[in-house]
Amino acid sequence: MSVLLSIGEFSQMTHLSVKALRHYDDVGLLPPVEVDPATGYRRYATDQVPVAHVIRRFRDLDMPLEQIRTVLDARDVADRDRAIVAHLEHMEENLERTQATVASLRALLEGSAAPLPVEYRSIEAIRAVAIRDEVDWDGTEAWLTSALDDLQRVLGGVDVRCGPDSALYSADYFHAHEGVVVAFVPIRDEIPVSGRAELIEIPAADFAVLEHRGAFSELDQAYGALGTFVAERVLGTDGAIREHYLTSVDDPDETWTEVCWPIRRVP
Amino acid sequence: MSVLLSIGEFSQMTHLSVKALRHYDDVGLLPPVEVDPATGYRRYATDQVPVAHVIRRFRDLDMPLEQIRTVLDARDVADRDRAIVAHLEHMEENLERTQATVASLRALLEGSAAPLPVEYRSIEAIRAVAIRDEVDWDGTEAWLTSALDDLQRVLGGVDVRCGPDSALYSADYFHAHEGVVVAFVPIRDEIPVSGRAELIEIPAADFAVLEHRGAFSELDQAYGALGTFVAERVLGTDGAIREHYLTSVDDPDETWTEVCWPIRRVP
DNA sequence: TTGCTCCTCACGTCACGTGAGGTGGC
DNA sequence: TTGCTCCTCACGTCACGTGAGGTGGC
Repeated sequence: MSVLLSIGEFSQMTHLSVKALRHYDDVGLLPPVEVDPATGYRRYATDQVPVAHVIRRFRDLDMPLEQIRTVLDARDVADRDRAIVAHLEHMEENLERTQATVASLRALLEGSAAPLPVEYRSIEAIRAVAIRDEVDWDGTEAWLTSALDDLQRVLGGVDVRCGPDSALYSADYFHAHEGVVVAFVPIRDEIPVSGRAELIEIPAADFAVLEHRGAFSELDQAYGALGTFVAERVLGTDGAIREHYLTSVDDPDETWTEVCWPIRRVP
Repeated sequence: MSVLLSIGEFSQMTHLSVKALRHYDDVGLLPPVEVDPATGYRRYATDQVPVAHVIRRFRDLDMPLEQIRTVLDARDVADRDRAIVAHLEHMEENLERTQATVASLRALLEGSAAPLPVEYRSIEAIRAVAIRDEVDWDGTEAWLTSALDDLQRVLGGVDVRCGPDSALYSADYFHAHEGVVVAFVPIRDEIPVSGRAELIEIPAADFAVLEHRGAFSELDQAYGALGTFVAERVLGTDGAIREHYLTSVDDPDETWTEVCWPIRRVP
């Protein structure tokens, strides 16, 4: 037995504003069980209250309305739960990132940054297995992980690798926060490729190089230092920026990134 | 010695998109040091890179541009640091709230909620010292704390209190997420008042009452249960919702909220 | 010289909030 | 009957993103 409620009563019981409730009706997220055809008055049922509570919590977590609807509409309960758990995990990652950002900001403002040591390097032309894609800024880390996994699978057990996991980033990728990225692994000999993977040749080039330890989101520090270094010495040139992802031999949990900024020529 | 950079170069060094940089120029948050009067080309200086890094981190924390500008413009470094620390503390509170919301959502979805025991209560007319204000939804907890503190100060050492810290919430407060809230403390005898405080008389009324333990943000559970209870029994009537804030005598850290939902008459 | 970078409008997006102006329900 | 609740537009907000259409720099 479910009793009918006016939008005002429903608002009090759910702690959602009347404007929000009308909006959720407009977009079909939480339509009232009944609308008076003459007056347009909305009538909600008491058993819609728990649904509204769930929506409110998802909104507190900034889940987009569209996604909330997908979650609520999932026919299969298992499907629904999977979607929810995925979002919760995503949120928890977000929490960690936020905490890291707070820490990073504190460090930045305390000005405790030591000047970073830039070095020059000439890199020979190399052959590589690669995966090339249009990548969105926020999806980069996930894309890169999956692409490098795929490449590792292509290599299989064959011992042809002759360099670390790497990637090339186009200028557009930085300017528009969406653009071509190429994940690659340098190889000694040609091997058969399949799926997304292809064989490419990367031309020789000179770089200013800086090693970065820490989170991806902190890489702007290295980029700022490198760009400044190169600009001050008028070494700038065109070409994609290259990153090498290195793992310590002693401790495989310790990883770092080498950022390689293309320059005219090593002075 | 600071070198000039094009917007594209600056974008790569700061990891801010070109569109974002133009926007930050438009709103005066991060204007380039130089704009070519003929072409409109923006030129940034290398020493603007660290500022951009700070802006990027604040944006990752969802600080509004206006507030970032205030922080960066603060003449006094102490002023600036105070503003930053305030925001960081705010963020850390947010983190905790988000974690609580995730937990709460999990509980809700697991449907582990036991039905909440509603009771009836007639409350006599009472005299009270009160503070009345238009309160915004998100500022409620802070406002309430400050108002109840003020009221405690008005009471001073005089032993006239005859009930717990309480508040009245208007319908508008729920419907529009902004409206009149009255914080009050019931008293036995009249006392002199000053400042925001006033003496009021609260008429007798009947209520459906439900006790809530836990966070403020979880109160919608109690409201949903009470509203449903009242609607099913057709007991609804007008009048502000009343909350009592109780503290355990044994453990002063343990607090809970009684939500009192006005009804016609105790059956 | 070519194409690449950069420019400025003008409009779109998302989740509501803000009035204006009006009608039904108790 | 009165005022209170509810209704529907239409537009605003915030921080950019999305083209369109065009010009300067190497």
